[in-house]
Order: sequence, then structure tokens, then C-alpha cells
Amino acid sequence: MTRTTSPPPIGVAVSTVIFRLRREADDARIELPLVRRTRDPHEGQWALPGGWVDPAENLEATASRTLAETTGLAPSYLEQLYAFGDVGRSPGRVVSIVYWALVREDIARATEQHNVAWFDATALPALAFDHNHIVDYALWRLRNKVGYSRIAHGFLPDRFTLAELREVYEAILGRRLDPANFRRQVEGSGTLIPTDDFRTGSHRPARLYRYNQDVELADRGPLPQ
Amino acid sequence: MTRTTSPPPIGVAVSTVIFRLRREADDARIELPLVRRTRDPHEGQWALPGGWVDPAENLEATASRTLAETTGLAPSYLEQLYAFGDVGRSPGRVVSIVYWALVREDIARATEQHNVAWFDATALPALAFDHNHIVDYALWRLRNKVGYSRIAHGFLPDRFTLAELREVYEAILGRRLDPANFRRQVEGSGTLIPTDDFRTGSHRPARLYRYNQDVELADRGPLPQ
DNA sequence: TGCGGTTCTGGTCATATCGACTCTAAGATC
DNA sequence: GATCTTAGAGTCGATATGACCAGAACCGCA
Repeated sequence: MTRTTSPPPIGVAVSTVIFRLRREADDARIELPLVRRTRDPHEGQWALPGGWVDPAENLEATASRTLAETTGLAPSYLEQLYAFGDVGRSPGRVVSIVYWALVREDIARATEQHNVAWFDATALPALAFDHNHIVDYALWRLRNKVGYSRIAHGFLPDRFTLAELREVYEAILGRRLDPANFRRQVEGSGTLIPTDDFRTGSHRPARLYRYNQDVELADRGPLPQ
Repeated sequence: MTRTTSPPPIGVAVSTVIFRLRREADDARIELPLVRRTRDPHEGQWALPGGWVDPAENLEATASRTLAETTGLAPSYLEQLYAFGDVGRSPGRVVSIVYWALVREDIARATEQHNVAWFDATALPALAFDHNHIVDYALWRLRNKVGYSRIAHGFLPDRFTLAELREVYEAILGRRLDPANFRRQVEGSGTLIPTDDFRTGSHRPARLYRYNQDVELADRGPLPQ
């Protein structure tokens, strides 16, 4: 910015790692959508959804747009992950600003698009470019963030039981959590507001909670104040 | 990356927030170098050191290079901070990949360059572009990181006393720490190795420690494994 | 030489947190 | 109505943390 007056030609792209939670009979797992590439390089291989940055479009807007084009929905959480720009990662010089996002499972079910498929995040095929590496890092960030922040509700609908929220944590962290201790911890944090409704199932009904919007996240990000 | 085959023209730059510690009689404070701009936009204003990314140069290499050009030294810690790319942040479309770095005070003293000046990080003038905002975020990240990671020694020489290390923490966090509790905590973490030497001053000599290289940092970053 | 001042360094103690565990409540199913 | 399963409250010990105390070791000064 201080050296010369005209920048060298470097491609700027945005890719997004989109996580959803897939709950089944007895366990839950993290999934993400991949797009089959229809042109070189890496034609035919699976890749993260993304695209070139429009000069009139903010980076985050590009992420939201490609996310909507891929999954047809809006994320409940969106954050910049990292800028990958090593020389050899793509033919020509491409800097990819990578975002990661959470989508709520209740909406994420509906959408199925051509050339898009959802994969178990822990068992991916060989992806195009350095995208395996990127997904690994995004997964690490997700697990890490779940430890000190309160973003797990981003996978869930507006109202949920503590057991459902615990299931999310268990799927992300890959280990079981004690129900009683989990309750104590999450109740003490003040991030959840109990409602007067209960989810009735095959056993004792569980109280429904909703997220307390007033509680700020631990990672404010580089937002204006 | 999936849309079109040729990317639109967007400038890619790297800027770096370089922190050093300035210790004086009774307190220490965080400083960073700024460069006076010699051309438009924002000619005459202070800005973060940086420059355009060379197509054959990795992002981190650009950060190291501009860091060396500005301060004449190598950082003891270097990490990507964030990619800033909002449409209005600079004339034309410029995406700045911002890094932040620590330099050791014993080396940082020597270098004084033309058009470069060191400022107290908490009392900056109005900077060019969105650089005030960027510095605020870097400071937040530094304070945040010091809480769960062990990077404070990046400000210090190879060997240092616990009081010196505590001084660094106090300068970053902006509050006093109990010497005894600080000792207990840092000794228990296993990140420091005691040497057999002592720093003799006007009072009881203090043992010199050095950093344990074997202990990995909490934030591995998106490194290959 | 002796004394006070200051820092280094090893301790105590009360408190908060966390994991493991126990126990009762409240529904469903048969 | 007995039983099964989950919801939700509580206990207990281990561990981490902040506030505080006290002896050790050096310097400067009387």
C-alpha cells in the first residue's frame, strides 16, 4: 500500500465452510456441503462453495451470496476464518478469504441442489485445491470456539431442550457430556432463557429454552465497536 | 472460484501491526511503528507498514518483508489477524490481509528509520484508511491471546526474570498482578525453564528463566498439521 | 557492622469451578 | 399400577484462583 501505486494482478475469491447438524436415531454428526467442479482446475472434484469477489461487494456479502446460492438459506452464524494465499495453492495467484458458517438444521433439510452434496465433516474425500486443509482448520475452530463461546445454538431452532443443545455439543466435541453438569453450566452462564413450554416425548417432558440475544459473544470480531 | 474463469481486478495488500514493549522507570507500555504516507490517498497521514502482495510471494512472506523494511528486524511472533475488504475502505477496491507481530525489546531499540515513528498503542493519532480500527482489533486480540496462550515472552530476550515477564502481562492487560500468584501459575504451566543464573539488582537477586520451546501454543493456526 | 527497605519466593486460606455421582420427579408403555 | 427412561436437583472431592502472610536475600545507609 505504500510501495507502488498500481497493484499486481491477484485473484480474490471467497469460499465458505458451511456446517449443519444431522441428527439421527442415536447420534448426531456435523455435515457440510460441497460443490462438484464443472471446469478446470480440478474438474470433477468436490470443492467448497465460493466464487470470485465482485469489486462492488463486501467480502462477507460474497460469503452470504455464495452460501445462499449453494444451500438456499441464510446462516445463523457467519465469521471469517482465514485468508489463504500461498503461491502454489491454485494455478495463477489466488487469495481465498474463507468464511465459516452455521445453518439451523430445521431449515437446512429442505434444500437439495444440483451438483451439491452434504458430506460428513470427519470423513471427506480428496477435495480440490487445499480445501481438505481448510475444512480441518474450520473444524478445529468450531470445536475450539464451542469451548469458550456460545454458538452451538446456531445449529438449533429458536426453541430447544437442554438435551438437544447437549447433543450439539457432544457432536462437535466428539465426547459425551454429563447431563446434570451440562445443565448447571449452561444455566449459570445466563445465555439461555427458559420458556413455559415443554417438549413432550416418550418420557418426562423437557423444558424448552431460547437463546438470550442480549449476551454478547466472546469473540466480537473486528466489528465497529 | 466456481462462477467465472477470470477474476475481477482487486488489489491485494498486506499490512502489519507490530508491537513492541517499551519499559521505563516505573511502568511499561505497548508501542507500534507507523509510516508516514508519501502519496495519495491520505498523503502525510500515519499508516500501518505494508505493501502490495507480490504475485510470487506468500502472504506471510510479504508481512515479514514489510516488517523488516520498516523495523529492520525479524518478529518473534507473527500471525494473521484478519482480511479487511470492505468496498469503501480505500479508493479502488483493496483487500488488506493484516498480520500482527511481536518484536523483542532488546533488538527493537536499535532501529530508527526515516518516516517511521513508534507510537503508544493506546494513544494514536487519526490514521489513514481504517487503520485505527485495525489497530484496535489487533490490541484486543493481543490482550485476548495473552489470557489463554503464552506469547508474552515474545517481547522479552532469551532469558528473563519472572518480574520482567509479569511486567509484560501487566502492560498488556492494563492491571497489576500478584507476584506470588503469577509465579505459581506460570511455574505450573511448564512453559518456563529455570536457569542457574540470577539477575542481580538493587534487591534480592531474581532467577533467570527461558522459554520452553517444546510447549506448543494454544492456537496452532492453520498450519499443515 | 548493623539496620531498614525492597523484592524474591514459598506458603496458607477462602472461594469458585468442574467432573463424577446420587437421588427424586414425571411422563410413557405395557 | 409396575417399570422404564429421561428431566432436573443436589452432594462431594479435586483443582484452580485471588487475597494475603512470612521468611530469604540483597542493597544502601547509618
